[in-house]
Amino acid sequence: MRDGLTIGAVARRGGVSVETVRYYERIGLLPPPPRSAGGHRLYGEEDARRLDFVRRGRALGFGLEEIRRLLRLEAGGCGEAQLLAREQLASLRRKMAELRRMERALAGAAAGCSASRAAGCPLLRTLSGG
Amino acid sequence: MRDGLTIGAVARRGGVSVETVRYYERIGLLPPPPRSAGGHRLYGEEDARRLDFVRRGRALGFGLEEIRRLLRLEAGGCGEAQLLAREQLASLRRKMAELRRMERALAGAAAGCSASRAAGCPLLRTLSGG
DNA sequence: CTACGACCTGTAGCGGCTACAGGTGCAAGG
DNA sequence: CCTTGCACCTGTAGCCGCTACAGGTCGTAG
Repeated sequence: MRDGLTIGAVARRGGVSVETVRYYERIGLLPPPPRSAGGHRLYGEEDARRLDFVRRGRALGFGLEEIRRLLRLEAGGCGEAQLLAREQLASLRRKMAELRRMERALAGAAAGCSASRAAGCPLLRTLSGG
Repeated sequence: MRDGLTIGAVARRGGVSVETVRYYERIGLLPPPPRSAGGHRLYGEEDARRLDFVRRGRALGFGLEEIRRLLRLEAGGCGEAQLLAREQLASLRRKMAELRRMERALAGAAAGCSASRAAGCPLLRTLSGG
């Protein structure tokens, strides 16, 4: 392509799939790029940066709506960004606590399970409310 | 109702919503119960126990397909149950590690954020690849 | 000029529910 | 007996963040 990145190139650079890039465009997270004569999308450096921003936000566990808000704050707006970050930290910690609870409960329930045991499986007994 | 629990009663006892009970029936996780003359579902004790089994499995983080397998193993089958438990423990730990990674990264990125700061927000800088 | 891959649009599916809309059953109070 | 009002019924669509097609078109290297 004369100038601009194809969707494949920008997706590879952003570490996401081509379908994901199109999806982000569909939901308005990435702006619709100009097209080649034949209708292929042509991205610029700014788009690649924006996609990177999204990917980084995802890696921090932000939802796409929150990333949309963060993108709007990109110039200044640290106060609101900080608020979003605090909420996101709290959400991550809630999820972690829930997983830890599950892990402890499951480890406890499965303790004493063995392949040779035919009946009275501790895990199945727990699930049955025993 | 003469004999049997209404869907509302069985849902309350199982700690899930009425819609969830109907959903479980639709996907074949709960058997279709007999109906009253007017078409209302009438559940027995066995159904309530089965619903409890499912809820307990969900509380341990199992997916509905895995719970379906566990239900089939209910009489004996400790060996396979143990295998499922081990896989589920590993899955919980993977998710926890991912959340921990996000938490550390986010806490680092948001450190130094403050409401008064107008530009150069550490979090936004991180997201922009700074 | 042909072959082949990368691209295009549109739609449906995943898991595990949740939320309607628009209708019917049931039980209790008057 | 009749009304009220809640609980129930079916069916469908939506949530999130993709992913996976089908069936076609474009771009480029040989």
